[in-house]
Amino acid sequence: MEAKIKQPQGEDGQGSIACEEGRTDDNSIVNCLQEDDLESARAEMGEVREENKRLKLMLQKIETEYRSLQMKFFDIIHQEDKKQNDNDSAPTRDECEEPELVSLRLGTSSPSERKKDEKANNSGKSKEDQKLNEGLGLGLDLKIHVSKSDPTEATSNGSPEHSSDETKEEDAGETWPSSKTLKTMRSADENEVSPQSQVKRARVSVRARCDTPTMNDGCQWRKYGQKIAKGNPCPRAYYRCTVAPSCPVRKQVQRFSEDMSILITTYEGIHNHPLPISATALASTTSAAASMLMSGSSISQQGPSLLATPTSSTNPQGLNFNLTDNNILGGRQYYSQNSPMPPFPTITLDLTNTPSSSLSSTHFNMLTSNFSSTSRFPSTSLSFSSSENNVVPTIWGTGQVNNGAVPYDRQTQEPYYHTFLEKSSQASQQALTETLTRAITSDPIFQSIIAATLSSVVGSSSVASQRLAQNGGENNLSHSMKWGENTVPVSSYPMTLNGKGCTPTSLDKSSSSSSNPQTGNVMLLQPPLPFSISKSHSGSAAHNRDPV
DNA sequence: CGCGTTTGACCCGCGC
DNA sequence: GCGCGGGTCAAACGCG
Repeated sequence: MEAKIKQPQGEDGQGSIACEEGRTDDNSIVNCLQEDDLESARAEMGEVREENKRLKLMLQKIETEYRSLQMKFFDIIHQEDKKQNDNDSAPTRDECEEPELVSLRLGTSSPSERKKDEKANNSGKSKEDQKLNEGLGLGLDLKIHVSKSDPTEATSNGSPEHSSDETKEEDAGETWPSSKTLKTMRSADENEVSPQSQVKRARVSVRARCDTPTMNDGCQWRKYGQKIAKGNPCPRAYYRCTVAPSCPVRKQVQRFSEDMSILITTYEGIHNHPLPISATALASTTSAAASMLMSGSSISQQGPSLLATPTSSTNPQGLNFNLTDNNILGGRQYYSQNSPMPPFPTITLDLTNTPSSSLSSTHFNMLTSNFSSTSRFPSTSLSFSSSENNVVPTIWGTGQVNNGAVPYDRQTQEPYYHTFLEKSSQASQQALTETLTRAITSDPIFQSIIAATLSSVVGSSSVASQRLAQNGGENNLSHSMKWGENTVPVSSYPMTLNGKGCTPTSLDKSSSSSSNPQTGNVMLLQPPLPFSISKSHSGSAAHNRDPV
């Protein structure tokens, strides 16, 4: 029994310990201390409840706003659709609303759940809780919806004003599928993955300090190749997801040639199987990033077309802001030194605390790439940087050994994971929540990016950007929520940057691939909670980013 | 013996 | 058409 009482001491260790000692010495002290404890616990619970309420309210607001935006968006789509398919037998609106595109969802994975959500959109309030639960507990599911209609319609709808050249390029590599790629996507669904798959070709590159051969992202990978890439002495390793035999997801792992402690992991494809909890964080993040990229790239290259925005409109829980590729900061992609530009649309999540990014300390640093004119594809870079190691935002990694070399055992991993979560996520989540909220609220650039994106998505730029402009620079979290209120649910962004990342320890392992199982410096801390917009930490969130 | 890694060969796309 | 480079395959190998 005592042991059980002792257990929570990780959280409020002092009280528990005190009671522990008191129990053996003096009963009155025990009572006193226990009452103290009880009271503080109650107070804490009260706080948590209040915060819960607030969050629910926020979520509610966000959703209503989202729905209205969605309606707007559909209207726009409908209008465009009418114009474009005036003479042809136009696809029905349903077909437009459920395009064969990428659906980014938080929490739900089964179609039935999806339907539930759709129903919930129209009705009730109970969904709030449902979504809360789902959103908090699960990862994001990236699904491809292939409409029954002729896929070529969607394609032709999407880029009506394009020259043939551009269209070719878009079809070949851009986000939205051509008829050809759709076919392959279909077959990929049924059998194997086609390399032509658009979704597969969208890539999410993650850059983080890590001294292990690969980042521990919770998935099970099997190495299938290694190559020396030009311009980088470090070999690039190719991994395939082996959680499911037919899973199309692959990743490339390579060390950054300029800083060997930085590991660059590029994910490609979408898991076609339920993910281990420990993998959902990264999966959802990369999916979200890919989705962002897709939406953004479509916007940038095609203009706000039909194809540009399904991701941001059809999924109530998805990641709902897109990035335009127009450079705001002109960040330079790390890989550009090795190859002119990535041949695929790539989004980069920079989780390193590189000197350049340390300029902004715990600043949610958003970079976009320099692709514009030279690349067929946009590459977007998100940089989550911090100069404080303990705040290095990380989305992956369980502490346990679990790379491709180690068989994954879900049943044994999850308890470990949860235990680990309990212990570490709360503290780190707080810090990172602060970091992110601070970053968002204090970074006008980021806000302007979102504003620009929103405006391109919704088409009513003025409102969104104005609102953002109004809120820009304010550190009040409730203000930051207004973005979502007015435009998109930022809170649904699944990037959880909680916890410790790869410790930037010295790189004592060879950069070449090693058969050693990784020791797991990257810690996966929790499933992809949506952007935590916790108000209770607003005090520290008031810190502006440190200039150093 | 099974599973995962290694590594040279091969394929394919792209640029010249 | 040719060469280059990225990506993948698959036999060989190593490890538990």
